[in-house]
Amino acid sequence: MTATTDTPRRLQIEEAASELFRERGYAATSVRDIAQALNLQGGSLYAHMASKEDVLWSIVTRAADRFNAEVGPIAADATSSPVDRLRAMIRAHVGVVTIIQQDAAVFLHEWRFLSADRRAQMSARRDAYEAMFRNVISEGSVSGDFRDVDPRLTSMAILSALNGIPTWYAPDGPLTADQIADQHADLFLHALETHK
Amino acid sequence: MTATTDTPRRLQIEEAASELFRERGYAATSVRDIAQALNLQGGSLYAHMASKEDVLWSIVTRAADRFNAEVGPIAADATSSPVDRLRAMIRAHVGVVTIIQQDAAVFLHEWRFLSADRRAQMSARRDAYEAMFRNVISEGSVSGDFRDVDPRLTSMAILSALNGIPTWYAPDGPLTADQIADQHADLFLHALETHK
DNA sequence: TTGCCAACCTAACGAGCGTTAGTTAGACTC
DNA sequence: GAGTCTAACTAACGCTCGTTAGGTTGGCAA
Repeated sequence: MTATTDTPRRLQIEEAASELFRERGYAATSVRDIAQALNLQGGSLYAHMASKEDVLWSIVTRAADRFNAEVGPIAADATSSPVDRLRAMIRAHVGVVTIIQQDAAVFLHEWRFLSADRRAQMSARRDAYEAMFRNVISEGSVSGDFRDVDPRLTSMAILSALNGIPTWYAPDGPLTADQIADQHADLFLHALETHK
Repeated sequence: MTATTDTPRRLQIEEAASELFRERGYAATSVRDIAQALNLQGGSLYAHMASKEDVLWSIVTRAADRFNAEVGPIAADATSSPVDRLRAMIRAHVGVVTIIQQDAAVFLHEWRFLSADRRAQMSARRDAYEAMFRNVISEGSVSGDFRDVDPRLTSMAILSALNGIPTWYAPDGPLTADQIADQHADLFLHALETHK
């Protein structure tokens, strides 16, 4: 009942849970389902976790950390233009949703099953993350690098499009992750291009 | 136990269920929760419905019907250009997600809790719906009205962006539904514009 | 060889689940 | 006023849920 994190067994549990949460949803996945995926009994999991929600929290924070680690530094780079920065941010975000597709899907869809305070923490992190996109668009609009658009609506449109990728992307599909990243970047940079 | 549909009480149940399914998710909403919202006992609902899943099915099919009714005729209008058609399709789709925001959100997020055969029916309908967007983009790419883009990726990007709207749209927010519709149409038509 | 400890097991807890059966109260019909 | 219909009720069904307690095992350290 020590609920240690970071042991190999704990990581196995998180991976199995992530897969099940993804395909059935958190609420519809039982602790016994997760255990069965590892050839264990339900109660045995509690040697490695404090609660079912704890496992969700691990998956969700790990995914959130990854997004911040990959996209954050790009957004903070004041030396590059809004165009270059947004392009790199989109590519990095697509990189994350394709590389950790499963965890990303859980992060995006199951975070609302966290307890109230953890949910609030995640909301705050999401807001801050979305603000990075909003700000680069805002900056580009002001500087004339982009068309004059509503930064909030536009950032939500971009992020919604990118966050939809895990639902249809297949690693063995016709498009590589890089192609998907590039085409999304192209699509939205064209959308924001000043013209004539 | 007749499970009649279309009575006023049944519609009340569906509306209460839609609200709860939206905010808690289908699996995390109990029949007793729905009943409580109507000041009834759990078992009483079974005079008006055959099962909990039945109510979800009603909500989901009604929403799907609405999307088809609004967007289908536009997509089928061969007399208008791909540009005009896609613009009208985007506007109509946004119209639906804002007008029946709650049902649309349930439709988009909870359809996977349907039974296997109903889920398959819905998958087929979704595929057909997405094909309408794919086809107009494909047609515009071939005719030269649009840039040369991947129709599948682009249609998924557009629909993901539009389907994200119910998660952030507030009827009393700074943007009206029409403004949101117009700006999304502008955004994606710029994205597809042939240039220079 | 002994003792320990992590990892697992079995068994059960109280609670809640979707659903059903039987009943009751009140309003219409003849 | 008797009979019927409707919409609700109460109570329970079998089952699953997350979680806990206590017991068993096997390998490592002393």
